[in-house]
Amino acid sequence: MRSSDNPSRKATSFDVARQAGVSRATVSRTFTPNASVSPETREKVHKAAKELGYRVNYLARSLINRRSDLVGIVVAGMDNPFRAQQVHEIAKALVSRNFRPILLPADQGESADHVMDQLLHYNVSGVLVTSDAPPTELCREFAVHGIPIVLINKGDPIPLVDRVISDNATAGRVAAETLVECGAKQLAVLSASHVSYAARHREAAFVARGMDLGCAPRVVPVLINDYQNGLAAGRDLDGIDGLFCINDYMACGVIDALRTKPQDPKNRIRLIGHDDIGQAAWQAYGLTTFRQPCDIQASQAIDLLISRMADPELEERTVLTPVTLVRRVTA
Amino acid sequence: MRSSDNPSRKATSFDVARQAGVSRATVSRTFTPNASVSPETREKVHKAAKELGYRVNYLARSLINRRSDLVGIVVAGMDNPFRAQQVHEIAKALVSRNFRPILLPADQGESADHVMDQLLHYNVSGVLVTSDAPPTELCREFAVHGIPIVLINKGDPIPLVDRVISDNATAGRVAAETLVECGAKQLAVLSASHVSYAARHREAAFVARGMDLGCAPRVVPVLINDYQNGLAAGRDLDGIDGLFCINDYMACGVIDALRTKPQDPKNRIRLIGHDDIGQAAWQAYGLTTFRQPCDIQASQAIDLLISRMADPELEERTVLTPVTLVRRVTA
DNA sequence: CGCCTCAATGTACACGTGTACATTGCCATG
DNA sequence: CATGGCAATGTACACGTGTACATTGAGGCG
Repeated sequence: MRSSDNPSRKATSFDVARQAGVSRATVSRTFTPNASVSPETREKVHKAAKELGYRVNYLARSLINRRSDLVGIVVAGMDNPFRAQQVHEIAKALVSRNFRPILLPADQGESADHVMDQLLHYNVSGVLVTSDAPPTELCREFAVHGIPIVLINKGDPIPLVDRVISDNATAGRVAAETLVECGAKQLAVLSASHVSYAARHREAAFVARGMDLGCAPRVVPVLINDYQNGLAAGRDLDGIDGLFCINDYMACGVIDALRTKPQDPKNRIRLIGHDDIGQAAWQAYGLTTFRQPCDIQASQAIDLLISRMADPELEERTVLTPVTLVRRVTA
Repeated sequence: MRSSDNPSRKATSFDVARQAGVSRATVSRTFTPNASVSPETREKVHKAAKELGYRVNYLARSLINRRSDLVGIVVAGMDNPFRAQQVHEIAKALVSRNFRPILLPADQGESADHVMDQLLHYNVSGVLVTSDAPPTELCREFAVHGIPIVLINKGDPIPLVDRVISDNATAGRVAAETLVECGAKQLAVLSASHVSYAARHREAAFVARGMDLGCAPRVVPVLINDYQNGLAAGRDLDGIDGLFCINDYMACGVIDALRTKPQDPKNRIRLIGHDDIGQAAWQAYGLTTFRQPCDIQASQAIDLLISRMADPELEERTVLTPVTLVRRVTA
């Protein structure tokens, strides 16, 4: 009389076994792929399970399986529409592969340590990080426990930590080339490179290629890569006719600033962003930008997770995802 | 020799007990509030735990505690910036109260049943729903298991299901009044009322108040409340000088459509949106709109969850959260 | 000193599940 | 018919934890 017939308690495999007239092990086997159960008993068990509203308790299962199929998503800066889309795609991809995403917002700037620590209590099967990269120390602790971490477009190499990174070098290079093709001569790049790995690399590639082409770009630093900083920077911009914004979120601010500024029509500023957020395609912006394939990145990240779950000792890997230039009206 | 000294396995309370020279029960008590442990043993246990990198396994604990502190978030339409913000606020609020949000994207239109079914396997402590309301059938199944569901701004009353809803009636009423105050005479409301509970109620209140004021509003139906539909509808708009958009996401589309349209300057369209998404404050839009306090809604929703966890038999409740009109340039 | 109280700790069971091992019975093959 | 193989099922243990109950010992009080 372990599980009583108290209807408010969830039915257990014990209850189903009794109802179906089989042993508990057989019930368990019925819900385990590739287990040996005769068709008619399987039928009986399914019927009993349905009647009792039984569901396998994955948390109990995780104890013996040693895998919870929970995967942490650590994210900061969800006000950036690109981040929101990224989270959405990652969550969808995880669910479609039978993982459950457990969402951990890390306030921007603030360290994600405390939040990631919680994940260790939940026996997560892995962690996807799109906020700032966690400190090496913490990463090693995860590695010791055999919990894979994948960084998405963040951070320099860390031992045993895989990364999916966008092709920032190509983006920076093509941005410079495209702006020059459009006739720009005075290049600049807008980026908060100290807070973002991606920004650093896009900026560097842009500057390098710009110099190759004979137009040494000016680097305009900002505090954060957001709309407000784009707006403010856009107002101060001067003597520039080709601008690369490290992301679209900021580029929208720049466009809004330029809109209210007296423009020299024969010398308007060409503008290129990055991410292809929804707003870039809005009629008010028509922003030329680089599309990052969020869905593919998510999918790749999960592939990395899975393969490292199988073999935690793997050398760390880096997957490069391509960017494609989407030309609209700003360049 | 249950837990061997295999370093790749996580340390268990057993290991900590051995290291600290106490029983396993004492270790458990050390990590349980209000349990009786002498200060010096507590110290010993903490030391041993730190050395071994021990963390309580919440999943194992949930078996005996009957509460996992996992809370499901079911959400659809994350492309709408308001939804993204909502998810962010909910996740933050949950984490700050020591719950873990498990994010379940429900593809818009598609039923969330399958996705919510998964939650039953994870013994969630509750579910927050911001997508379409789940069918009564499914809700009752959750109720039977004592799992609280809270709907946020969605759905008509369901037995035993609490709701947090925005003051849609006031929004609709004040929208009509404000537009008329601004001098509008030909009112209209843009809304996909068949897919959204909130839209239905805002629309109804707007129409009712408009008629009171002697300007019977025209109802312009759309398929979905998104940017694209706003854009398309905005192009066809005619003979209108005061428009209430059921949400900002759509209103941005309308503004973009109007921007490229030949405007009659002495009779421009006054426009009011709803949600106060980030873009509403962008310079390109300056949208007058109603602010929904996401953070308060999230907090209230969790309060409802907690109180119903304590007493699942409670009569269903509805919490109304206020809206405040934010006046910018469109009205 | 004898007795009672109470804080501190250990023992043992429960939570719901997967699976190694043993057992059963059927069927084919010699 | 005897035997071996194999599918199907049951038994028993393990996963990591919380806690009721029993036990111990120290201290207060008559």
